[in-house]
Amino acid sequence: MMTVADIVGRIGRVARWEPDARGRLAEAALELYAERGYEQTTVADIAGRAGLTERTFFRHYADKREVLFGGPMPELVEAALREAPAGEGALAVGRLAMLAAAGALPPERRPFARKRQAVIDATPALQERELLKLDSFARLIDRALTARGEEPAVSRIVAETSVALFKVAFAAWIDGDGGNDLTTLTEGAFVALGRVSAG
Amino acid sequence: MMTVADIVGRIGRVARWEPDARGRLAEAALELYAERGYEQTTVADIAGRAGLTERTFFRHYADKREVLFGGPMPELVEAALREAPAGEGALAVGRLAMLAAAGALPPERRPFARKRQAVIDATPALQERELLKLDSFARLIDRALTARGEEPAVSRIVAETSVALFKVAFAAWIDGDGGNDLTTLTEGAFVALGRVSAG
DNA sequence: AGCCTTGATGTCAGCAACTGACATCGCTCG
DNA sequence: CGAGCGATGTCAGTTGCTGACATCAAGGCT
Repeated sequence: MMTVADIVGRIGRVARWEPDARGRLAEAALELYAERGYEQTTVADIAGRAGLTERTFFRHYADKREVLFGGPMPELVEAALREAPAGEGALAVGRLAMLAAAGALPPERRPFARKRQAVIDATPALQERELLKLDSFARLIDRALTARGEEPAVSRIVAETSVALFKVAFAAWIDGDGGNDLTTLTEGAFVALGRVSAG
Repeated sequence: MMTVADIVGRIGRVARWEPDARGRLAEAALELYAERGYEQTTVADIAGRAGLTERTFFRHYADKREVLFGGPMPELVEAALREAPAGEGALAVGRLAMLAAAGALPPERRPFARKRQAVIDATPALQERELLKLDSFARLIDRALTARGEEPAVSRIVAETSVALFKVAFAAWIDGDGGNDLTTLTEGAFVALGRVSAG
């Protein structure tokens, strides 16, 4: 195969490999998972469509699930927690963290997110991974709040609750008509918590 | 091998197989996971310690993780949701469901639960499965609340929040000194939510 | 210019999780 | 007493995933 040279050749600068192997793998994986289902897709299939080998897939992603979870959300959450103003209360900090997460998914990413979510919703193995990622946000929030001097009990409740609300907002964003962006829905979930826990 | 006949022989009634293969597998698995770690344990190891073969393991449990999650909690949650009094508010129903879950773990099971949790906490693959099980509770609550006529938005928030609070209570039960039972801690988490979301 | 290190990739062998197909054989029921 | 059932065993095969080693263009060093 000389596809690399073929394609890049006419541009002038010859790169040794086609660029963005990671991205190509992620794209190929989502397509294949959507076309034939996660279990009916083999890692070799994905690598093949991306013009790579199975071994290379595992150099970029730890396993067959991880390829759908490569986004920048964790970094955004960490940054928000790092930069949260000192005066804020615990729940407000959790809210800021989740709003930062929501920032990773602007309206234009909704088509992609919906396709991806359809695959995840059809695949328990992928749901597990998604839940673990979300849970890791709770751990980040918990750690940050404890570091801020919050009581451990408050820390944990706020951390878990914040993520729970983000999950609700995200589901509403995916299921809705696109009229509200994820940030707005996330704020709404935090507001609604007050009503629910009061009523 | 004639161990079955050997052991059971002296009792009189000869059963064809040693009883409770499922339970033996679960026990063997927890022991081995605790001794050498989840990844260092092979399914053949587990089956061997239980006096069975690998193939039989997979007839009792769908995969290597599931063997730690065979408890009756889902049934208890379903029953609680089925029998929740008609007058109760949404959050109260979620609370009842989680209290039912707590009922599966009386104080005398705490040593077992702690050992099991230590294994889970050391193993991301098992954390994923645990989170999926908990998430399934949220889905049960959501469905029950919607069937009761709650608004979908309220339903989802209450479902996710209830499970979030149970997670907090469970962690406190495992980490604490055993002075409070899980039911009490679960009630406490629901009470604390009011304080946190107000303050 | 010529060499050398580097880094992304390829190749290959191997283990372990899981599955389908078929065999075994006490027990139970008619 | 024979037939069928059901839990288990045996075996072969696919696939996820890993370690060890090879390749080879790019970029820096002399």
